[in-house]
Amino acid sequence: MTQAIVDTGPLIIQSDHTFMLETAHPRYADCRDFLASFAELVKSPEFIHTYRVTPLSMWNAAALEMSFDDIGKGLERFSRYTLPANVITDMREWHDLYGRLVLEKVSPTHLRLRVLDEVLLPRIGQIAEVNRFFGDSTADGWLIASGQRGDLKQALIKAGYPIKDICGYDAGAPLEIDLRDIDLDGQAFTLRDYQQDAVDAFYQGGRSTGGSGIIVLPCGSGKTIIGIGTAARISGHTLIITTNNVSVHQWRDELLAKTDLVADTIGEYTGLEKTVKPVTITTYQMLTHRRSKTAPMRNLAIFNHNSWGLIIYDEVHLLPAPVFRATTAIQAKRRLGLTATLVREDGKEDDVFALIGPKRYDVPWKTLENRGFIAEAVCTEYRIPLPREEEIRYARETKRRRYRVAAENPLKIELARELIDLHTEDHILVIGQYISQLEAIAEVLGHPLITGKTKHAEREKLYARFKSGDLRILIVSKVANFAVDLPDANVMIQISGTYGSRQEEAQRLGRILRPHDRRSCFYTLVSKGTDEQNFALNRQLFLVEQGYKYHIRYY
DNA sequence: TATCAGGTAA
DNA sequence: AAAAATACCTGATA
Repeated sequence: MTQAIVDTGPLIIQSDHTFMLETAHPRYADCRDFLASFAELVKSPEFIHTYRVTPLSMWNAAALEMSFDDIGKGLERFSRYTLPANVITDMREWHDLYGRLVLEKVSPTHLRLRVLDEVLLPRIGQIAEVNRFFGDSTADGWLIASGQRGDLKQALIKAGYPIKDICGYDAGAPLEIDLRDIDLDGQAFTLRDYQQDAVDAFYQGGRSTGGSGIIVLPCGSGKTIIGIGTAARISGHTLIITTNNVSVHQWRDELLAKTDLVADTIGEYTGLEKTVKPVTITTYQMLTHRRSKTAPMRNLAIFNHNSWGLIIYDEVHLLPAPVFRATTAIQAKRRLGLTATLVREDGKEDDVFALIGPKRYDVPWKTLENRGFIAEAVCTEYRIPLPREEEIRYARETKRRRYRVAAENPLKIELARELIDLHTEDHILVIGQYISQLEAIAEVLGHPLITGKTKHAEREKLYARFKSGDLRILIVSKVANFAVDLPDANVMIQISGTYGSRQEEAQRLGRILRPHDRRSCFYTLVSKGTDEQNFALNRQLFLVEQGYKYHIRYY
């Protein structure tokens, strides 16, 4: 089939639902921002970026009330050729599917699944994994026992059908929470406009479906504040689940600083202290902990311990499987997921969609950068040749072990030294994946190293010196991925990372994005022509999607 | 009572 | 597919 050239737009739409975007095109940036709202970047070599639309990406767009007309018009505007009819048809079908299946409440014990499409109705009725939840038939659907709300949604999404859930939520036990105008440090405090918008978008949602879903915002843009704002808006008992104990304390401190809650209403439920209060903060590990492989996870009972009006899932992309399972049973509670990147390398995005909810709000990183809320950053990928000896080892190793050989390229130490010398005034973090490699770097370059083994007292000492400027260079292991108390830096040198993790790359860049007067620099060091280079490409996808450009240099 | 090492889990 | 980090619990030490 030949296609007529319509104009010289930057986008080529292919019939397999992938899009190719020409990066040198003058309208590249506009088109990239347009695609970000409903497509996923899958490849980003220098000149042509490849995107993919999936049912899930279209449902998230539909849940954000993005109309298909706008998407279709945008595609026409950017497309080089006439649009392939099958792609547009599929996209429209996926988009329109969201909202065709509606779950509503009919009584305290029963819900009704309505299928607003005569063709779809019998098809849904025939899916065995789904129809086992069906009770009596109604004119356009079935009755469902209230307790099956989560299981049904999860089963349907696995079968390829998203439900729009308008059953509403338990109010939960009330608790007056008011935001302070002046925080505990005496600083004026109000929500920034986008934070307020996020709270509103979550609370109201699209018409009647609000009250559960995900808010996607970069690190450092105030996700905790949005959580607190939401808790204040709902003013009910609140359970907050986060990743580690330091983060538990940070949530508590922020709640005390920014709301009128007193210490006595806030409880921590961790290994150190187990109190359940109207506002309770706990960790994923606490919830999933068990004494032995076969013992039950007793702490999951906390979901029903209080009459929660809101449950906040911090860093929702890390939510473990058992917490998903527990979440199916509490679909009547308001649920807020917070994350910087919706992507999970384990592919459980559909469970997040079904059980926590669709995306309710996001802001592109570059928008926040332009408005000065996060720092400007220049990203550079250095490609370094493998020395002869390592080259041979690399060639000999099995596929799975050669990554490490490439990652531990000894020349990286030399380049790191040169980069450090380049930044005489900056606060620099050198981050890597392998302890032995980091120990070698610390030894050769003579800077302190923090790993998981470093005692907390020692860490805090080093953090304090780094913060005061007494110490300018710190070498860190994966501890820095989630160390909430790590002070701000403006230069990061990434020696190695966890394979292709987009999440990790975003998290690490986020480390140097606190606003400051000088520009931030992010360097990522990879061995040229190895698997590491391919993994690096995958790591960068999310940030490229967000408008970051990686400059390539050769060493 | 507090702290630390060692084992286990995911 | 493998390495590292974390947090839980228990029991010993001071």
